[in-house]
Amino acid sequence: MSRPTIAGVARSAGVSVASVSRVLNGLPATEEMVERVQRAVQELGYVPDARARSLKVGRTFQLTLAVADVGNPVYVTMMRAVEEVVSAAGYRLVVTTTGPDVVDEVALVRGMARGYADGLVISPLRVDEDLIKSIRECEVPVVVAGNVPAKAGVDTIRANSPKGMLLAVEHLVSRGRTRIAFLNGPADTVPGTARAKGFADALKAHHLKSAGETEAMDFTFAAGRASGGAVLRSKPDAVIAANDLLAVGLMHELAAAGLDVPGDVAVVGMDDSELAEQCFPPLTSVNLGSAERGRRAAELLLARIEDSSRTPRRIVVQPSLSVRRSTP
Amino acid sequence: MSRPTIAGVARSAGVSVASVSRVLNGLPATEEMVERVQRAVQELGYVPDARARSLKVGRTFQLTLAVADVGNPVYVTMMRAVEEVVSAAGYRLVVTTTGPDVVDEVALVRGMARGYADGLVISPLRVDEDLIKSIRECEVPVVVAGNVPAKAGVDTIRANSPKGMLLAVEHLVSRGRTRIAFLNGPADTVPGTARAKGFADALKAHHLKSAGETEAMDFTFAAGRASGGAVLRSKPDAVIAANDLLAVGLMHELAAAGLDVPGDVAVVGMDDSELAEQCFPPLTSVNLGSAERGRRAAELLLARIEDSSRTPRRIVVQPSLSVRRSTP
DNA sequence: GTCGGTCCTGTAAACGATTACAAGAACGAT
DNA sequence: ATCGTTCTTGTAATCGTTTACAGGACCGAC
Repeated sequence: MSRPTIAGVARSAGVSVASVSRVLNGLPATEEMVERVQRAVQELGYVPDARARSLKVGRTFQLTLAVADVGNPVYVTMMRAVEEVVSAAGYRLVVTTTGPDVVDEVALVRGMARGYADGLVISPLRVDEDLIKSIRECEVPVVVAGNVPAKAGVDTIRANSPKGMLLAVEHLVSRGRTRIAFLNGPADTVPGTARAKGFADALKAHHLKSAGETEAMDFTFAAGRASGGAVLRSKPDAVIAANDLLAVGLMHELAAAGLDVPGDVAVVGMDDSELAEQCFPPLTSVNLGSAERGRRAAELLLARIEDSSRTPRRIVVQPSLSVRRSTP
Repeated sequence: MSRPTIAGVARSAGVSVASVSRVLNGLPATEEMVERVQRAVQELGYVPDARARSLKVGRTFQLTLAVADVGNPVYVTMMRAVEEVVSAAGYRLVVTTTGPDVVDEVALVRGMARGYADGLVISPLRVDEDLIKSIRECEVPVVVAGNVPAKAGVDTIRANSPKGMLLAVEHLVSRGRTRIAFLNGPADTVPGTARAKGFADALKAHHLKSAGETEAMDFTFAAGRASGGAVLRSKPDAVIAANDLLAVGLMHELAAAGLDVPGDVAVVGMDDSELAEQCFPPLTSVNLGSAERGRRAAELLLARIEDSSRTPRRIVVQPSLSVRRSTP
């Protein structure tokens, strides 16, 4: 006893398949027709087949979210926001991990041509010409959550890390700190380069010299710990980390070295993830709006699916600073 | 200029559509045939349509993972593990949030009949007869990550919380703590009931009396903080929390109350999430194997898709204790 | 030379829905 | 009574694949 099809419903209701389809899709029909079809549907437990429907209407009602690592808290926040918007709009969410390589990202974007989803939100860790080309040529709408050149002509949504850096530096300066160091993740990534530049500019704006810059192997807690020694070498009185995981990793090293946070060294993270609130001492962190970015990326994608001819938008989410006890 | 179809490729290669399909699926064909088809595919940039393929072969090469909240770290760990296994097997992962209500879970399971995915891993927060019935009747294979009765006749994979509780209590007792309190999440959830029972049994096994049990509103950090006062009322010298988020929330309250961890109060969490390592002091936590559960759930599902007649397995993942500095 | 068997390829029928089009019913206006 | 309009319903084509089946080529064996 396999699943009933629309033909079975039609037979059981004594009407045509077209009528069944129409009733199911809310097109005009007589009271009696609706009644008969619904009864047959009930009786047989009919559920329309998504595969057949997709083929015919050319849409799957699925959207893809591609991130480098589903475990990173900042992506988790984004994902949760995207999922919320997307499912409220009646779409399902396909989550894909691209890994850190740009070639995998390109393969993913190209693969969208298979039509298994109606759109893509991608947050690329690394960007090159190939990727931009593949995005521009992609068969389905793409929204980039991250930094790609305007000439790519694609909807983008990104954080304003320079501004965020400025907030962090301003805050530290206002608290009397002047020997500010920077703990970055890999500099060859999109956020890595953006934040390095932002840090340099922010210091310049305050006529300060950098108290040292360290490049961690990765944007992870473990990498943050591993870099602790290098960061401390220059005896900073404050450290800004490129994300919360690095900041927390560093704080563990500071504690191990017998240094007080914020007494001896103030620490500022970025992303304002839940970890910032949960760690100890709670971490002052630059909120780069990851939830908002996720939400708006999803909205942008839905809007473009509705109207593919609208001119590409480039949205920048403004940062704010969540001050907690890791700074004086 | 819309996407080329298999018919276009066939025309361009001067062969039949069947031959193109065969070459693409690696069925036997002459050298020359393969050559011609591949050239045409290259030339036109042909990519097969997943929707049409799904309809014909009756499989989508997608699997669904349903959890209550994609933001909860324990689900994130599971999801990452599931994603890894699933994508290695050539499947895509659809992630769905069910919310805390069992009716939504039932609706989800029923909805699988639409055939948009070939299988489902569900981790239900609450279980009732309806849910079990819907799972048993589901059109596609289902693996439950959680606790459902054996009579449901479905593949399950679950943690052994009683054993985990025993590990936690043993550890605390061996460190000389005897006034052990328990901070639970909502008791009407699957993990909530399991852990409450586990705690009671573990104490009994050590001939101890409970130093108080508190039920937090939710399995969250905020709920853990909010319950801090209630937990302390009975002056315990150790607290076991039903998950890491609750434990960390509690630790913040302890710090605010001027109590030292582990000096005054030892704290043990459950799940051994990354947060346990990252918080301060690092949290002793019962590893309930969420990554392994995710991995094995995915493997179980893939195996059942291969062979739908195999007898249902019920796998229990054994816990271990990660001792860190929140206990003496 | 004929017959079988083995390969390879092509034709056409699915898969299960949606939808353009046509046909029929009902109705009011003339 | 006839015609035209509107509204509802049914027939059949279609989406882009896969695959059962049949036809033809080729080969070796008798």
